[in-house]
Amino acid sequence: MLIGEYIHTIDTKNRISLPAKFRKEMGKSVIITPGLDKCLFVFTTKEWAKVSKRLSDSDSELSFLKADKRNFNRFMFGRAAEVDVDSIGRILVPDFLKERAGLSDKAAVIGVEDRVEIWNDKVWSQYKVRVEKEADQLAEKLAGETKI
Amino acid sequence: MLIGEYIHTIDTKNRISLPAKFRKEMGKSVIITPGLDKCLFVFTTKEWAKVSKRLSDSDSELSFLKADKRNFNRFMFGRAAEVDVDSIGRILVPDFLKERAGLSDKAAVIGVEDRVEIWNDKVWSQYKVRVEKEADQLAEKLAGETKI
DNA sequence: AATCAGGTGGGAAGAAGTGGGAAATCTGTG
DNA sequence: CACAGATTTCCCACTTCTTCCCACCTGATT
Repeated sequence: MLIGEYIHTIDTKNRISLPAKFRKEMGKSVIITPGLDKCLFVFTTKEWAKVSKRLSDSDSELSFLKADKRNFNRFMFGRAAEVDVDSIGRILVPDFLKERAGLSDKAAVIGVEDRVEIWNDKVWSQYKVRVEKEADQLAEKLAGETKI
Repeated sequence: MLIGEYIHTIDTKNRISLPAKFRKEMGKSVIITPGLDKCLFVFTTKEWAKVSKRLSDSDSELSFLKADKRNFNRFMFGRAAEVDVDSIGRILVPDFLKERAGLSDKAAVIGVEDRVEIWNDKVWSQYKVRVEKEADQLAEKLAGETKI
């Protein structure tokens, strides 16, 4: 299972190291896609096969006849990239994905159960603050309800 | 599987490079047709065989009225072209298709699972913006139950 | 303090993308 | 029917980008 948070640099060649602890699980090549909240998702090829299968429901219809499906597939596949992991565990982030996630030189690499997420480090820390506040509020609310 | 986005140039002779990552799968010749949403579809000969079979099956899943179906098939078949991939991975875009897709010197080449799409690069980036909202919803779905 | 592992940086070889010229083919005309 | 001009096809060359490999740095461990 992939867990933990790491701050790594994206170098001038758009390379970023996968944390050493993730490498064994990630294998020799991975799939990067745009994810939720302006981050990027990194899947193992195995996990990707599952995800794409689950999402592109395999009815017998030609995949391009329905507009919804075209839009969906273009998003799923057109904006994904299969990238190799180099000999020392780095991956290359394609320009169009780097741009989409607003990545600069420092990025947060997060293990989330069965995938890895890559965030702009500032956006990530803001996100954490926000979630934490919400958690506090949620706790307050829960406490309030149980009062009396 | 064909995935990813590449910006390539269409030169003065109407040639465009297929991304290196697509070449193995694309083979020595491909079928290029007018696509839906102002782009062009490029199929492998194998994939095209499937598509054309589906389109010509009398009991196909197409729920079109007959006249509609005839028209659609004329659209797909009548303006399809088989083009060779040259020795270094380029294809020649027929003038009438180039014109139809509004292609100028820069084009986006998109891998969409089992086909390739060619877009005017500006139209493609506009399209991306337009579906971004939908895309976020799709990402929600993609994140699924593993969401933070 | 030395060693080791993880992370970062950069140079060089190779591949990919682009452009253009020469050969081959086609077209229309004398 | 031959020929000139135009168009297409094939091939080669240049340039840029990518990939591979090695070296260095930093921090942790023994």
